[in-house]
Amino acid sequence: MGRKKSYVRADVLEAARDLFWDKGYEGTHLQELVEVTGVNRFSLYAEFDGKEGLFLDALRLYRDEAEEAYRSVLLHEPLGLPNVHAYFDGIKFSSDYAGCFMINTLSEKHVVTDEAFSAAKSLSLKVEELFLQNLLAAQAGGHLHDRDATALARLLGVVDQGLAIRGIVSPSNKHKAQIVAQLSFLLAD
Amino acid sequence: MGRKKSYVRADVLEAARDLFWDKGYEGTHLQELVEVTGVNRFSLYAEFDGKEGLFLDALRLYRDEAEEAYRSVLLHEPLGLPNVHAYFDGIKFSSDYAGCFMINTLSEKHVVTDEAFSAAKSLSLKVEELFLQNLLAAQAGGHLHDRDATALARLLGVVDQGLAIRGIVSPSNKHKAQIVAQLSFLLAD
DNA sequence: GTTATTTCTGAACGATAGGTGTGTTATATC
DNA sequence: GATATAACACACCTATCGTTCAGAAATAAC
Repeated sequence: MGRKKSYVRADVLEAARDLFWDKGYEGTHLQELVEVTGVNRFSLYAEFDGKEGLFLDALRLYRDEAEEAYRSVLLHEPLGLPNVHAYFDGIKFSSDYAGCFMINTLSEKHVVTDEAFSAAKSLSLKVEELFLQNLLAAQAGGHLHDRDATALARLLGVVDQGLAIRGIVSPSNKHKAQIVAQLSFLLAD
Repeated sequence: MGRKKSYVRADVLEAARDLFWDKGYEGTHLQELVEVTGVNRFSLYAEFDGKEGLFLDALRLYRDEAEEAYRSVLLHEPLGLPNVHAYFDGIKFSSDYAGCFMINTLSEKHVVTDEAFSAAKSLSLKVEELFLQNLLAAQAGGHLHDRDATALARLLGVVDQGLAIRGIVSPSNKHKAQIVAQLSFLLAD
């Protein structure tokens, strides 16, 4: 019994995520969240736990979706270098690309809660691990002989994060293609 | 004639830069700037042009100093691959590393003024250009045969930016050393 | 010392921040 | 339809935001 909610929690979270993604935690004001989500301040407070809680939930939504996107490419069987190339080839910048929400949050380290910062960190580490699995599979297949797979996986993670930054500066998919093409020299046997 | 200023402009700018660097534009409040610089609100307004002007000046200070640091390594004669390796080998993370102020500002794209965003962008492009000069010199010396030097320079810029992000997540200089060691495979002939 | 000029101090400005209380409206159960 | 319950709308709270003003303090020229 009681009145029905006039919003769908998942939709609200998506809208909030997009706004936080664009403007960051401090740069996003509750009034804007009300306008974007169509949900009143009070209801936002009741459903989530204020601005902090909403931010954290939005961040986790992004993280979970992003992680799933990474997994769908980087856990494709059989594991190996083609997965790595497929991942980097698959990156696409839109003209209004706002960077990676996780990275934006890492930049706001001293502004967001520790919980939010940790959530943002976790994706970075997960991605490195996914790269590593493919590199180890490649080595098992006779490639990348005597290479430090862990360090290489971390470098790939670094490149991934760097691409997200460069996409803000210049969301050129042509440049991106030329850049990731250079990775074949890094991953040659 | 008139009263003397009780502060040194350059010192104020340094303190402001450090705070903005840590907290970002929106995350930094005027009251904190007053406390950190030791200069009253009114004087901050008279000397700079409000929060926006102070941010822009602090950003340009960082950019100019950073650019000089890049140039001192990457324009070392003779140009070539050793400069590139020297640059990446020379990166050091402190335990409280707050990332690169320029990158943090790029992440705040939709929060800062266009002028500030442009200033942040300019460093990225300059760094790519410096890498390129060294790669072209290497090619002139018979290295990196038939490689796309422009794309490779951009990749090195991407790695540089990615390292700055990774430094926030894990300011481990040991990891960093292992990661940049992998670059020798990318820059092999 | 007097005066003109500049900076500094501290308070106050209006606006808006995030957060909350109150009463109204809608729904589910009986 | 009556009633209990949950979510709604809207106004209001205090705190603080960036900004500014009026007067005190300090300095340089005369």
